[in-house]
Amino acid sequence: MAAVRTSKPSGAARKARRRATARGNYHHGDLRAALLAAAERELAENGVEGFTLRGCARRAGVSHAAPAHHFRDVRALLTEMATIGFERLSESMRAHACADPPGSPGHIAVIGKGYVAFAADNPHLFRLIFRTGLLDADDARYKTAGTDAFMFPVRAVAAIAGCDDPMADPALAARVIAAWSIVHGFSELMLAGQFDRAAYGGDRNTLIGDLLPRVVAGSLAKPAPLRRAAMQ
Amino acid sequence: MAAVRTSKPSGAARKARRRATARGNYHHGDLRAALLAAAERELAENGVEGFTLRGCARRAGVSHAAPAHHFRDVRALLTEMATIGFERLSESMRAHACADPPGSPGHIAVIGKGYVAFAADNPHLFRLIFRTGLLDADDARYKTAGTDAFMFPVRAVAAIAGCDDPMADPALAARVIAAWSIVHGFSELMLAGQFDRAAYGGDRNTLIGDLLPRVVAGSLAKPAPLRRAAMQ
DNA sequence: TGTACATCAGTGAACGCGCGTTCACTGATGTAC
DNA sequence: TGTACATCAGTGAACGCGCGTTCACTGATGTAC
Repeated sequence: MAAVRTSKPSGAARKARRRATARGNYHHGDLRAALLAAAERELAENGVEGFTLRGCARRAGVSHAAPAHHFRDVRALLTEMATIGFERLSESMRAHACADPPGSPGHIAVIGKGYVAFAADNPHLFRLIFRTGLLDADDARYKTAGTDAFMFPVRAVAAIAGCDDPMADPALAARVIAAWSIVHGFSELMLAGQFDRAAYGGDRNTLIGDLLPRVVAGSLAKPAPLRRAAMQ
Repeated sequence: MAAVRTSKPSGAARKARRRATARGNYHHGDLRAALLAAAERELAENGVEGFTLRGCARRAGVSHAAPAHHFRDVRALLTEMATIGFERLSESMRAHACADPPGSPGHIAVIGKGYVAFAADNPHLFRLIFRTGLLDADDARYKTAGTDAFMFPVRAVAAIAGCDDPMADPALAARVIAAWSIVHGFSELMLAGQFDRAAYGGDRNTLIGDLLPRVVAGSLAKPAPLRRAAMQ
């Protein structure tokens, strides 16, 4: 898991940190970034249930009153974490997208793999993103990060369908929503341990890679009844 | 929203309640059922974040120590609620399933509609079901209720494919998982308010009804590139 | 280069809160005789 | 039918906990002159 990036890892802050370390550390130097990194560990280890501001401060090695200088309240810190989560989700999709060029049927599948991979690697962060009840859902940066992530399936469908704005076309919009739904649902059910019960031993990449292109670009012909023999 | 059913709404309990009401109410008469009903209101109004045992006791009109006689701890109460949630999810799928006979391609779609309808009508209860971190995930009744719900898509695919155990066939199992994923993901994203951002104005029944049969029973031919003109 | 001073970013004590759980208790109920 | 008694299902006080937040403070930093 990569370290949390600060929004502005300024050179000045790094310089201050070096000074602080050299001279003793009454002033931390870059506590904001340290708190975000601590919050990520807190989230990964305790889940969102056990997430506390005091715990983050402890992990960062400062008094529990210190975070108030950097985050208005615990909600603001969680919203920042969720924003970072959305950004990382986008990064994961972008990184996987290279495997298959836009416009090819496989493109949507590799984006989906990037989505599921992020969820698998960052379970608590992934779930936090969608816990809007705990966040400042109207925060501008959070909203932007969410929309940026949503644009991945939108652009993929646009490239396949050869149009600019798939969301303007009800049938194409349904494909976008369906693609998002299937990877999201798969991720959530996986994290909730539901596939243990389901005794589903299949490889997630096979499922996403095989079925997702069909959901997005599959034939519009009326589906024929499916017989077992036809599957093999 | 239907009232929470007790596991054993015995006649004796109802009789005791009547007596208690008539004579004063030191003894409640059927506090277990009343606590479950209170827990449902607590959940619906406060969400799982704001759910407390004391709050349930207040809603039921008893002291906060009273629930201990009926539920070992708050986890046990939540697990009971989640079990009831799974049972209601099954009921919703069963109720919708009548609209289209098993084996027909539309059968899986109406089951999916039942799934999404339950989530839309019971948002907090729906989300609780999958918050395994808050529950006794090994509780026998909880596990049974979950497996019962899972059997709905399994049976639907079995009927369409004409085999007994689709989960034994990797390709069919993938269809089951995909069907579950798409309705689950759609439900979660809907409840998280993500479709506001997506500006998706489409009707959920259209999406599920049109695409879900395709996911489950759609052609296995290599999907052709999708052009906008082809969609209309 | 030194110095005075404003500002910044920490500290630690304290506040009030509501929680889950425990405990001794007591009133109500049910039953054996 | 009456009575003694065990059991059940409540009460209310109390405990300890950790939380978020506030506050006056202070040490460190940066800058104007």
